[in-house]
Amino acid sequence: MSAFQSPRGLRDLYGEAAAAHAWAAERAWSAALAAGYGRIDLPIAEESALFERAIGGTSDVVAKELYRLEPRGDDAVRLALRPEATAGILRAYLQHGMRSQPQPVRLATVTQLFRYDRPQKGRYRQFTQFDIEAIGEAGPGIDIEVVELGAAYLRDVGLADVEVHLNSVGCPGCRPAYAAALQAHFAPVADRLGPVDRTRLAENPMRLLDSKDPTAAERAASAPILSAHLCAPCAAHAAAVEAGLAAAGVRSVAAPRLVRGLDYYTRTAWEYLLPGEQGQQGALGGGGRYDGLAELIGGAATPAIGFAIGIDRVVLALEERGKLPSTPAPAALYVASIDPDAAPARVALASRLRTAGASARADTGSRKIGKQLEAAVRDGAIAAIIIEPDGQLSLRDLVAGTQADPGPSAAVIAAALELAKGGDDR
RNA sequence: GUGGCCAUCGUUCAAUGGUUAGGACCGCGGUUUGUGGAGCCGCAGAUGAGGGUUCAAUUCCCUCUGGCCACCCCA
Repeated sequence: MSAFQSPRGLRDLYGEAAAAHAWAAERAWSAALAAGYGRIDLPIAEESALFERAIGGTSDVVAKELYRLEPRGDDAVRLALRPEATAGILRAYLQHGMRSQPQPVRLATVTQLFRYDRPQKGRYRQFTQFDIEAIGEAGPGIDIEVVELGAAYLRDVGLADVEVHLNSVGCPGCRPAYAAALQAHFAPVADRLGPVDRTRLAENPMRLLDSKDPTAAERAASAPILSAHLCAPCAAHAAAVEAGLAAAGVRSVAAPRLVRGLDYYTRTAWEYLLPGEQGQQGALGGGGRYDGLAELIGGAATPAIGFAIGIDRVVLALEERGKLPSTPAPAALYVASIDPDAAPARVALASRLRTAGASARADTGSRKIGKQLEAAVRDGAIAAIIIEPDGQLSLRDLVAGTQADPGPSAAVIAAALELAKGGDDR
């Protein structure tokens, strides 16, 4: 064994896991592209201040989990590995003047993110998210589109029973009044709360709503509900989104106590949850509207909405349900030869087959023909092309176990290509 | 960041305070000279790292590293 192992929370993906992740990412890209979302590839690091400003300096993601890079040489600013994609996408939107494009601007990415967190199943320090953002439109129509897109993606990959938990977290206009109402509600039990919850009570009382502390949870059950405190425009927006989703065939569950962890959300907020799953594996993704974020990072006021879905968790959920798709390799040809030492000729012939459009590989060792054929079968090849001592070729169908008489190379290659082509349909 | 459980070949399981840590699967090779999946035979391959206790540690203790669970957070 090597003296090195992969660092904590950072893992290798290979074999079936790698194929499954690539497949889930592929489905994400095509879902996004089909809906008119353009691909955006962001740098892996941004100015730390972007995240600090956007996500909020007191959030765990920034306060504890940000990978800050050591400054070097002529770096004018401090950099950090991106812990999420939204801030970078909005930064790019502003930087490149995308407000001069037709609005909303629809952007999508599938990308690696980094958070210094304590690893667990379904929670890694490097993870992959499918992220979609629609920037520049304030009305509820785009909310419906974005929520539906995520649900449709999850249904497409085989997680049709995912629940959409939907809430509105209001706006800077109506949230303060609600926060005050919450503080009043929790005040009687304040001295029985833990230190963490007491801090929340003072600074961000909405977080108390999903506290696990028994006292807080019991009190939260009777807490005032945000939807009753929304201002008229927020209430109208929320109602329109809810009705629109129902009309679009997306079943959503009202989740009045749903509070998302990133501070920049306004109005529509939702999560994609797997019913029956405990812990973090059940949360496949979530999203929200963030109408104030553009201003927060120094741009013109720009409404926007987006979601992030964890590819790692999608794969995990499929794995646990035994629903990982098989990703069959294309029908391949395997080049063998009677002469154990004819590897160079085998490699050359395989190359010729590939040039002709087939999937082909050669046996590169110096082993007897029997071993070569055995390797071909384990390799999953559909047929073997055997180089005869006289230079002629034989085509052996490894599935049927039949073999034609040796013939001139051009004819046998043509037959092999035909066989491989048909093999894709088997 | 808090609490807890865990760590033996690539994988999955054994065993032990004292000779060469064992099996299965996988891999590689052989099975009498040019044809695959079975069988048989063989080969390779591990006690995560570092300390300590002991005549002797893979086994007991500590630290580190990594995994997992709950909390936290979130995807």
